[in-house]
Order: sequence, then structure tokens, then C-alpha cells
Amino acid sequence: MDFKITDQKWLKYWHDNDLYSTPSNPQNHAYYLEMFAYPSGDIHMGHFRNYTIGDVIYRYKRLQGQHLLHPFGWDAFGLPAEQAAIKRNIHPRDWTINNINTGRITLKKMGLSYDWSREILTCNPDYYKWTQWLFLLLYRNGLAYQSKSNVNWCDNCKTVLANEQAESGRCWRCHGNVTKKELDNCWFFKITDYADRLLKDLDKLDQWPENVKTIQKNWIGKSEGVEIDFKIAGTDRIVTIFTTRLDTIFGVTFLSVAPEYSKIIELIPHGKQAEVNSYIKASISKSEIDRTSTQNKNGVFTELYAINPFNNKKVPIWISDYVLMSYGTGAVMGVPAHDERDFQFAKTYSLDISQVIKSQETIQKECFVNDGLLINSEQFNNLTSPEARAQMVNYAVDKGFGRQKINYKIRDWLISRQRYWGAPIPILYCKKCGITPVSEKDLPVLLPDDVKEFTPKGRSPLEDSAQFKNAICSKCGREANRCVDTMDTFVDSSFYMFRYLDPKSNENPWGLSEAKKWLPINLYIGGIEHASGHLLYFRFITKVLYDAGMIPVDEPVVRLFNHGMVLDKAGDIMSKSKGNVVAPGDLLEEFGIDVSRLTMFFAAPSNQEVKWNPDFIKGITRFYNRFIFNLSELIDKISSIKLTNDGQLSDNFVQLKRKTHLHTKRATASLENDFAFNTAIASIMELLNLYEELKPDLIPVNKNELETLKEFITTSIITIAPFAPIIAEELWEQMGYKPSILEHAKWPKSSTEWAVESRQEIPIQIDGKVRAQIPIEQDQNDDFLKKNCMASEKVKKYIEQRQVAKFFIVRDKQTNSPKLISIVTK
RNA sequence: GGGGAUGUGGUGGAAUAGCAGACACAAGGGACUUAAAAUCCCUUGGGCAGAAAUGCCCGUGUGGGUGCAAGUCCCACCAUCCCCA
Repeated sequence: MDFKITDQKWLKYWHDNDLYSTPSNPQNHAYYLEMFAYPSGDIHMGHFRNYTIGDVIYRYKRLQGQHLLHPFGWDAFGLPAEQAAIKRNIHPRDWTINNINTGRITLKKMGLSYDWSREILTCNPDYYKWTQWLFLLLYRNGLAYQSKSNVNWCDNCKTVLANEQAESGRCWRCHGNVTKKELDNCWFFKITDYADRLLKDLDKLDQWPENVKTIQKNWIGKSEGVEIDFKIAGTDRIVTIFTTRLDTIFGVTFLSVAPEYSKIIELIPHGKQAEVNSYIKASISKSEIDRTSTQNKNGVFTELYAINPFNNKKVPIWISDYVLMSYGTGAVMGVPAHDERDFQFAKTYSLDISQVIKSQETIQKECFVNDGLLINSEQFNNLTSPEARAQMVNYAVDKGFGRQKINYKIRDWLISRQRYWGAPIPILYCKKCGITPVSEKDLPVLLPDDVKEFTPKGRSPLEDSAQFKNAICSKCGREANRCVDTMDTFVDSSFYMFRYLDPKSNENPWGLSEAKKWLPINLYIGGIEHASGHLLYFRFITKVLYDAGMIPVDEPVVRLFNHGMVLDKAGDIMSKSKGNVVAPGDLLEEFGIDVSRLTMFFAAPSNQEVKWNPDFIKGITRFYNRFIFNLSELIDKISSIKLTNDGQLSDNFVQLKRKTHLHTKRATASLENDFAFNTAIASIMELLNLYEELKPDLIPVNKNELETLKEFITTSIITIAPFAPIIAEELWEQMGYKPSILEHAKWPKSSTEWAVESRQEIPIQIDGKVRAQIPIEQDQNDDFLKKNCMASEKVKKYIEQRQVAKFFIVRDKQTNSPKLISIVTK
């Protein structure tokens, strides 16, 4: 059988018969989705893995009779298109479309079960019209606002960098230092308004991996604490600190404020200002990693003092760069006795350490960070930490110098980019009306064609397009300027899965009836790297759309699955510069669809990394050819056999039937539970191995034996279909059934009666070690087994001259048949 | 600095607390062949004893713990990888 012919044959059949189109009136429906692709050249092995895993699940569910939505699209806006434009003098759109065309050809060669009629390109006006619509929806609801912002700035490249492009404080392209720069007119989405819901609803996601939920939880970073106002001695100014450990407030020996904390600068004595300024300058150019992770905390004394409102003690105010302006109030109280960082800081500068929680440790040598009983805290002495926190906050509120405060680490989502290749923000600046949203009927705001220069200058290339920038105010009709920024591509990808519901609609982004038909998404497959970015934005936008009545669910995805990475043989990431890239297209050409897929699945469980080794292909090819040979041969052989007489199965047929059912059970579990396709394929191999072993003696002499062979054939073909769809179709047809197997076959069920090991003996453990076996017989009650066991010569040998202290039989939970006998001697 | 994952033969990996190494790869030996490829058969965690059948001991990163029984559960540590800031 030549895969070049069969691959083509079935690709054509599937295409001609619209096999993967979405049913319009789905029964028993489900929505399966893989993360769409960023088009950078051809698709790579990571895509290959991601999309074939989704394809396996699609085929399996289809064989179980489900009606499915399984779409695909492209995350087509983004920075690399502009870089290519600068480097090769090609328009970002052309570069992007070329890459999509290349990628699509490869995906189609893979024979994936996508409904291509729903394909989406986020860079097309009929898509980004809805990105802009989404912006307006948020704007209308007070969830989009404009503000100044400290952005990452590479002075070398004269450009703004996204967080993910400032790797460890270095520019990803020139490795120059990244500093912060204040920019006006940045647009934000108010994700912080949803922080609490995003956190709380994680509990609903019982089919999401724990690690993703933990990442999101930490990212949101909710902490419940208190703000306390400290007066600055000799002034009427205050410094407000945020703390979660109010119970330690009598241990405060200093305050620390962030270098960006501008309010106190003017109060600093003149003689000190030069020193302070140079410290601030040095700190601000450091990355947050450097600031928070160094062992040596450092700072500079301001010669200012603050008054602790609890005990009126005067404590020094320091500026230290381990305090971040973006967290809390930008000021913290220093309690070296009970906080690790404060302890290090106090040690460095020989500040006082004052213990207020009882502990065994010597406080001068190490700090004690746990809760405990309060000491040295006046009227709060002898309270436990939680009691003290409750009473102290009441006290502070009563006296008017403190308040309860919930703090989040998550910041509002900065969505404006000074870039060309993105969806323009649909906002007008009118001299009379101010900030004015473009009216919905004027969407989309199209990207202009007269931009030729994409080299970053720190402002958007759209600034230079007169055609784009000059506009008419949608309120008063006078001249206005368009907002020249475009949106972060994470906005594009935060609702594409809803646009798939109705991707051709011009009237609305999708119809509510379609949303009710298909949502929520039953399974979403992609890499873990999106745990805190895309998946959080996507959950946020889902909630916004839910609140707006656009969709019926407030969580988008029931089950999330993260596939492992594909590395090279040595465990290195595949990259062009290393020259270790394996191209999916080449694999398909050389080995065909089935073998390429089977090799990937067999290499490792889907959630673990694969170290791709070309040697893997050999073993799979060997198995694949044996599978085809034996199945074809058997199909031919039995087609001429007619048996109508009843009769018992002989031993060999019993063995084959058991293995067939056991295999069905294992394959089903693998597809339902953990997507460990390697074990499902190993199970098919075992079934085939057993068949080959028994083959000479599998001559059916009655109807039941013939049926057992047929069951073996159909089970083998149907259960391999999700993994190797081409050969499944081919053999299904050879059996004389109507194609496609997806439409006319049904996933087999295993019976508990037959899905049992063909085991001959029961192992006997004596003092924890297997020492003997007894044969399994008809009678399986306790007394009989015990008698048999004690009669065994080997058992006698081990327990002679010893007393049996314990004897028990371990039975299978489901079948109750004995699995193991355990004897403990004195 | 914080969070997470993983550690099992020469390799990829199996194993609801119940016979560790399924299923494969590689390697070695053999058959077929003028030869090679392909295919097929045998051996294959380490050690000891035995002519052999076989028997015994050790073994899942390290050290402890719980259990009749631990790769699996608990505690501490080591190593590698990933993510976030």
C-alpha cells in the first residue's frame, strides 16, 4: 500500500464530501478548539503536535456520535510582520498573507478535521471591525480609559517594548538595557475591575490544570491588608503604607518607600538631595527582577522621620529599590524582626530590630515570619496574630488613621501599541468634543495603505499617514485627529473563539442563538506559555461579553489541556539558527500522514515534552506495515467463510477476545482521561502481537469464533482511526463498509466480563516479597484459596518454623477476583 | 526572588499502593541472501550460585517515615527543566 496514493485519496474524499463541516442543528454537540496560529513562516512541530492532539479527540468524539464545531484561524497581527517589512522591504500584510498561505497548505496536507469555511484572519477588516467593536463595548461600559504610563523603552532601538520583549531587563533584539519611559495617552482595559471575579471563578474550573490556576492566582495576587497613615515628623504630610501584617506594627523600626515615590522628595533636606537623586536614578534603570531578587537590599536614608500612629515612635524613612511603586501604595513599614526582606535591610544598615511576636529563635540572628502571640505591643499583648489584626484594624479605623484595603498585583491591561500592524483604536481627538469614540456604523477604521516606513521611532507609523490621521469628528462634524495607536494582539485573540460561531456575519460579531448552541468550549488545547497572558485576557473578555448579554457563559472553557513542547534529540529548542528544525511538511512527504502522527503520539504522553528522534519513525513504520498486512490478510480470509453453527470459543479465541476488550478499555481511558496516546498505541501493538502469535491456531469452526475475529478486526480499525485516520478509512472500505468511517462506525464498548487479564496464577507475598504462585481455579472463595496456598511446597518452605500472624487475600475492586495473597509471619 | 514540573535500563517510556521496566528504539547473536537492505527468530537492569531447569540478593535521584506491601502516599534534601516578575 502506497501512502502517497492513499493520503491523496482520502484527503480528496474528505474534502469532496465536506466531512468536517459543522452541523447547523447539532445534537449531542461539543466545541473543540486548539489555540490558533501566529503565522511566522511555515507551521512548526509544536503546531503539528498541538493540532494533531485536537484532531485525535475530534475523531474519537465523532466516532462516539457527537456533532462538533472544530474551527481554525490565524493570529495575524503583530510585531514580527513589521520587522520583516523593515528587513526585506515587503509590506507587513504581504508577509503575513504569504506565511498564512504556506502554513495552510501544510495544515491541509496533515488532513486535520477543521471546518475551513470558518477560517479567521485577525488582520482582515471583516475581523478587526469586531476588535474595534469590542473596544467600543468596553469604552461604553467604562472599562477602557486613557492615562499616562511607564512603558518599557529601549533607547538603542528607539522603541517601546511589550513586557514579553523586555526579557530580564534586556531588549530582545539588541540586548540593550531597557528602561522605563513615561508616555501620555496610553489606553488601558480595566481588568482590575474583574480581578475578584477572575480569582473567585477559578474554583469553577475543575477541569483546568492546577498549575495554570496557580499561575493565574499568583498573577492576580490578591492580598487583604490594611493601609496605615504615618505622619512625617515636623510636617503635616503623611506617608500611607500597605501591610498584610498589621499585628507586627509595634515592631516597626523604619519605613521604606519606592524610588518612584515622588511625594516626599521636596521635603528632603538640601544637603541630602544629590545623594538621593543619584540613588533614584540608578534604581529606576534597574529591572524589577534585579530590584526584588538581590540578596543585598539597599537604600538611602532621607533624613526624614515618620510617626508610628500606634505608639508615636519616631522611625527613619528610607528610599529602597526593593519596594515597588506598582504594588500597594509604594511604601512599606519595616519590621525586621518578622519580615525576611526588612531583616536583610536592617542588617545591612544596622537598623534596630524589635521583636513583637513570641518565638523560639534568637531574633537578632534570624527573623520569625510566622503568626504567634504578641509581645511588646501594649494593650494588644498576648493576643494571637489573627486576633490582633482584627482588633488593630478596628482601632485604626476608629482613630481615623487606617482602613481595610484589598490589594491586587494585577495591573490594568495596557493595550495601545505605537505600531502599524494591528487593529487601529477607534477613537477620535476633537478640539471641541475631546475624546470621541468612532461610531459603530463607521467601523472598521481601516489601516491606511500609504505607510511606507515601519522603522520604530517611538511613535506610531500611523502618525505619518495624512490619509489616516485626519478625520471628521463623529459628534460635531468638525476636523479631528484619529488615535494613531493600534491594539495589543492579545485583544484580537481574546474573542476569536466566539467569532468562529458566526464568522461571516456582517450584522453582529456573532448571533446569540449560535452562542447558545455551542458554548462553552468543551476542550481548549495549547501550550502552557499562555497561562497568565492570553488565558487571563480571554477569561476577562468572556466575562465582559457575558455581562453585556452577548454570550450565555461567564467562563469560556470547560477543560483546558496543555501539550508538551517538541525539542530536538538533545533536548534543545528547535530554531533556525541552531539548524535543528524538523519541518512537518517534510515528514508528511517522506512518511505520510499516519506514520508522522503515530510517531509523535508514541514518543511521549501528550502533556510531556517530546525529544524528537528520527529513530522513532522506524519502529512505528514496522508496526504500521504489520498492522496493514495482518488486517488486510484477515479481512480477505474471512470474507469467504460462512459459519452458522453455535459453539464454545476455544482457548485461543478466548484469549483474543479478552485482549480485544482489554484494549478497548485502555484506549478509551487514554482518550478520555489524560490523552496519553502512547499507551493507547502500545495497546494496539499488544493486541496485534497477540494476534500474530495465535494466528496459526485461529481457524474459526463456529459462528462465535468467526464473530470474535470480526470483532478483533473492527475494534482494531476503529480504535486506530483517531491516530491513523488514513489506514482506518482504507481498511474500513476494504471490509465492504461505506466511507467515511467517521460517519458509519461506532466506537466499541468493552464488557466487564471480557476485559480481564488472561492470568493463570495468583502471586503469594510472604513478609512483603513474592515467593510463590498458585494456579487460579474455578473455586475462588477464601477458605479454598487459603487451603491451596498453605498446601504449596514453596509456601511451606518459607513459613516452616514460623507462625502466621496475618493472612489475607487482595481482590480486584470491580470483579472481586483474587489478585494477590499476603502472608505475614511473626 | 516567587511559582510549577520532572527524576525509572544504553534510549523514548509503562505501571488504580499489589509480580517494576508493558510497548518500542538501540545493541549483540542467529536465519534467509552471492552480498546488502528489508523481514523473521533469540538474548538484553545489575550481581551471585548452577551443566541446566532454576534459585537467591540488589535495584525507580538521596536520606528518613507510614503500610502486610511504596516508583506511587508523607517529610527533608539534591539535580534538571519550565513559567512569572
